[in-house]
Amino acid sequence: MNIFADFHARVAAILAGFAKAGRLPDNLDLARFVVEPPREAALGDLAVNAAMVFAKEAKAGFGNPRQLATEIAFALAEDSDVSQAEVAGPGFINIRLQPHVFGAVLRAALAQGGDYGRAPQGRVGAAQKINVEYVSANPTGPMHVGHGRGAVFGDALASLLEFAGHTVTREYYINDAGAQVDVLARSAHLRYREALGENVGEIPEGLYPGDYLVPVGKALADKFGKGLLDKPESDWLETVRVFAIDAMMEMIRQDLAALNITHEVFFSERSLTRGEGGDKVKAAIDYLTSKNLVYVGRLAPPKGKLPDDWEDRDQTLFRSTQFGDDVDRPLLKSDGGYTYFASDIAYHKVKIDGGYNTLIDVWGADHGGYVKRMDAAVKALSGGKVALDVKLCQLVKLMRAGEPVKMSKRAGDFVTLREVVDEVGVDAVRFMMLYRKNDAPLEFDLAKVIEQSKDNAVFYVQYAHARVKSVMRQALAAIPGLDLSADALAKADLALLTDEGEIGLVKMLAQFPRVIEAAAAAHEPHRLAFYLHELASLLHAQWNRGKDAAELRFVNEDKRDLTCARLALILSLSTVLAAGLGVLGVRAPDEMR
RNA sequence: GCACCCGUAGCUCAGCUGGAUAGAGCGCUGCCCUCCGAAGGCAGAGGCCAGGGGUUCGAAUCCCUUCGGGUGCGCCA
Repeated sequence: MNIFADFHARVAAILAGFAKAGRLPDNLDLARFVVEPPREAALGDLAVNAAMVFAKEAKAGFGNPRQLATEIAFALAEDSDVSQAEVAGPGFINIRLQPHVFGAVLRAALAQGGDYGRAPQGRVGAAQKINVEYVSANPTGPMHVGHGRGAVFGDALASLLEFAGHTVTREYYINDAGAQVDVLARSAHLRYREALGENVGEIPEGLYPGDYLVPVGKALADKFGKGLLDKPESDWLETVRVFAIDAMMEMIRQDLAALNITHEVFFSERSLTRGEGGDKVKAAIDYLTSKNLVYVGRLAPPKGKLPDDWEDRDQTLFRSTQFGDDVDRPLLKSDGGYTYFASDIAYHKVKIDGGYNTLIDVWGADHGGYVKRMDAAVKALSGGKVALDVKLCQLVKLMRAGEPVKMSKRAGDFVTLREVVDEVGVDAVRFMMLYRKNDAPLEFDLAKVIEQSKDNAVFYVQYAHARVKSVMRQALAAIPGLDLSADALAKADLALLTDEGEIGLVKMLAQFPRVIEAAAAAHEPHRLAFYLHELASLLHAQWNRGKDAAELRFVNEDKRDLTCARLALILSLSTVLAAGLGVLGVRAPDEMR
C-alpha cells in the first residue's frame, strides 16, 4: 500500500475528467506531477503540485493555476479518505487524510510483514529485466577497499531493484584476456620456481610482487612437479595463466563471500573469442559494419601534450560520435588484435541479445572517460532500445580515528578489502559504503565504524531495531500472556495512536514504499540508507519522550489497548527496518551485545 | 587544450529528478537517567547553496560562463 502512488492515481483521474469535459488537453503527461509529503507536517499529509505543473495547459479551461487547484481540491474533498483539501501557496493542494487511512497503512504493513514495500505483482508493465554488472576487478590480485565499494554498491542496487519488482541478473566480467593476465602468469611461474627451492631474490620490476601468489606457486609445484621448469615461456604460459586466473578468481570469490556478495554470472572476456559460437567480437564488429558504423580513418592527435610514441596512422574506427561521443574509437590495435573496447562492445552485445531492457555497469571513477563510448556502443547495438546506466563509484579514503591510513604501493603492501572486513565486520562495511552517494568520495574511518554511538550510523539503525525487540520483551514481561504476533496486534484499536510523535512515525512508515520506488528508479541505494537512519532517529526520539512523560511509553501495564496499538506501530517499524537493512545486506539484530 | 564528476553550516554529508521558511550527524553552548536499553534524547548558535548571468509562476536542483578540486584523454585494462 503506497498512499502516494494511490493519490497520484486519484488526482490523475480527476484531471482526466477535466480533460474529458474539454477543459484540459487530453494528451497530458500525468507522470509530470507528484504527490509527496508536504514540506512541513503542519500543512497536511500529502501535497500535490499538479495545478502548477499544468498551469500552461490549464490556461484556456481554468484561467490561472489557483483555479485549477481549487477545483481539484474540491473534487478531492469528496473522497471518503480525505478530511480536508485546501489550496496553499502558489497552487499546492494540501490534503489531510482521515485517520482511518493511516490505520489501514499500519494494518497493511503488519499483514505484509517483510514484504511491505515490495513492488506489488500488478505492476507488470513497469517491471524490467535488468543486468547489473559490478566488481569486475582484474583477476590479478586480492580486492582492495575501492573494489569493495563498487561491489557493495552493485549488490545493494541489485537487491533494491529486485525488491522494486524487477528481474535482476548479477554479473561479473572477468578481464582474463589482456596483457596483465600474462604478467600474472609470469609472476606465478616465478613463485613456482621459488616453491621448487630456487632462490628468486627480489621480484623483478613489471611482475606482481604480492605474497598472495606464493601459495599459487606452491600449488603449481604440487600439481606439475618440475614439469614446467627449464622450458620456454611459450610452453607453459597458457597452462600457468589458466591455473593462476582460477586461483585468483577463487580468492576474489571468497573476498566477495565475506561481504555476502554472490554473482549469478561470471562472464569471461576470453570466451568472447575462444568460446562456443565463434568469435563474438568479430561478429559484433561485423554487425556495426553492416550498419555503416565502422570505417578506416585517421584520428587527430589529442590537443595539449602529445604522447611520446604518437604515430599518425589509419585505424579501424567505430563512429561513436554519431551517438554523442567526442571522437570515434578504435576497434583494432596496431598488432591486429582487438582493443579492450571492441571486446566490451561484444560483451554488451551479448547482454543486449540476452533480452535485458536495462544494463547497469558499476565502475570505478577512473573509468569515467569511458562512459560516452560505451553508451554510444549500446545505443548503436540496440537501436536505442536498451538503456545503459553507468554508475561510477568514487574513491574510498581509508582513515583510522581521523588519520589517513598509509597505503604504500610497494611490494603488495596495501590494505586489502578482506582485512577491513575482518576488522570491522560486514555490516559496518556495507552500511557505511551505502551511506553515501556513489559519486561522492567516501571517508571510511576504521575506528568510527565500530564505535557504539550515534556517531556511527550502522549502529544507530541496528540499535533502533534491537530497541523495538527489547520493548517487545519488556512488554511480555509486564503483561504476561500478551499476544505479540503481527496478526494479533493488527487487531488493536489503532485510533488510539494520537500522539504527534506516533503519527509522525506512521507517516514515516507510509513513505517506505515510495522511498523504495524512488531509490530504485534513480538507481540510488543510498536513499534507502538515509531513510532508515531517519526512521531510526524518529523511533529513538519517541522512545525518549517516554522518559519525560510516562504516559507516552510504548508499554503501559494498565492501558492494555493503548499498549497494543503502540506495539503494533513499533512492530511494523521494526519490520521496515529489517526489510530495508535486508535490501542493503545488513543484519537487523534482536539485541546489541 | 578537451571531456566527465564534484563545490551546500567550522568538519563529514543529505536534499526525494523544478516546489513552500535549505536539513542531519560531529564539534560548540545549555539541559534530561528513583522510569520500556543515557549504547539515547531535547534546546540554542552556526548558510549570499563557490561567483556571475539566464530559462519560469518558482532554481541548491535545468542552461551558459568564471573560479576552485578530482578523474581521464589513439593501440593499456
